[in-house]
Amino acid sequence: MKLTALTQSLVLHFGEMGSRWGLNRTLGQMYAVIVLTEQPLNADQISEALQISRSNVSMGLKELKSWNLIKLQHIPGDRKEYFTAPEDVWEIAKTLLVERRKRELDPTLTSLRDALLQSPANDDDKYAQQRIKEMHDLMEMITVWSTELQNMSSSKLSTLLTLGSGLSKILDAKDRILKK
Amino acid sequence: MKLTALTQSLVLHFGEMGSRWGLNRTLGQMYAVIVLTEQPLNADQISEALQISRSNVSMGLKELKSWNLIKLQHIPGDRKEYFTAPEDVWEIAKTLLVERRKRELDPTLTSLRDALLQSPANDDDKYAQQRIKEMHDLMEMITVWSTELQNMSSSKLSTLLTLGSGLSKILDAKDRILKK
DNA sequence: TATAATTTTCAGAAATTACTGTAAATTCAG
DNA sequence: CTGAATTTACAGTAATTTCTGAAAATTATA
Repeated sequence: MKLTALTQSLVLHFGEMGSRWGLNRTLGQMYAVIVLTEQPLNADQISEALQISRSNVSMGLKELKSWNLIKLQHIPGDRKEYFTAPEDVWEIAKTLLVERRKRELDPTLTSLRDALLQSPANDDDKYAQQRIKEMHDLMEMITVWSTELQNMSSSKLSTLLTLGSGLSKILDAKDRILKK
Repeated sequence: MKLTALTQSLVLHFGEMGSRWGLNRTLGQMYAVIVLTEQPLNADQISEALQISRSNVSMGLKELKSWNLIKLQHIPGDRKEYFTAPEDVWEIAKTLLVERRKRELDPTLTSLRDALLQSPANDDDKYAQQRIKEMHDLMEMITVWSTELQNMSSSKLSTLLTLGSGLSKILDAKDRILKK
């Protein structure tokens, strides 16, 4: 499979960004080509399009599956496995949010919780635990919030995001609203 | 400087998480020790506490500065440079949000914008541009939103985050509120 | 301005992470 | 059940990233 210049340039960009996104170069490139191609793709096509080994594609697909970023499809009469990305970009964004929370927040939350259960050995520890408590509470709030977003429909999410500067006003009015 | 068992264990954890957070192990450890220690720390103390070379600390501090995560302090009568983290964890969280946006979103937004300006060579390109447009619009919304958060006080942020399931209700009522 | 203290830079070394080819495992049609 | 097609695992290699020590640059004091 040959990529058009347009796709090619974005594939390269996603590759460069890959590592910043907690993936890696190949994973970024693979996802770009899957997202930007209308047809479902199989491993050989991806391997050819990105000029990487078949086995590398296999590992990458495994990883993308573990992120829930791709969907497996079977094409009648073909034994190969084909993959697509969700059609709705909001779906993709929500998945990324959830998966990153799992990887970036959850383990730390556990670790902070453990630290709070220790009895402080001295004043330094007391100070540390104070800060740990603050971090813990903040992260817990973010976790609850992200679960909330996760369960929100794309249209509602879109409303929320487009609120812009209306947000502050709404917050000021919130008590009044919630009483009803 | 010797770390207590409590601090030590969290330093190790932050080290492990470092790379997931777009930093790296050393940066994570350095930030943990700075955040958890009440007193401002100088490079030698950090170097000793984490058992890493003085030059590595220097590079790490440079990076943390570029992230706006630490504040330089001078102690009267001491020529060394001392560093602390912001006292308010919300401040830290906001900074992380902003800096990650700069690194993870902004470059891609530019790249997507460029891609939209190209004229599509064929139907595949047309499809690709459609998806690119969706990604672009989504990322732009997230950008605006994050700017909004950035300018919000900690207390308002806290209100927003603790809303929990009240969020949906509020969104339903938003039109009514914003009219006033 | 000279010198001592401190920080920064940077080339090479060490450690980590990613990639490939081969071989093993799995799946499926007949 | 057999064997061809396909996917996966994994050891070794390649590439990248991180870390160190030494030297250069900067800063502050006398």
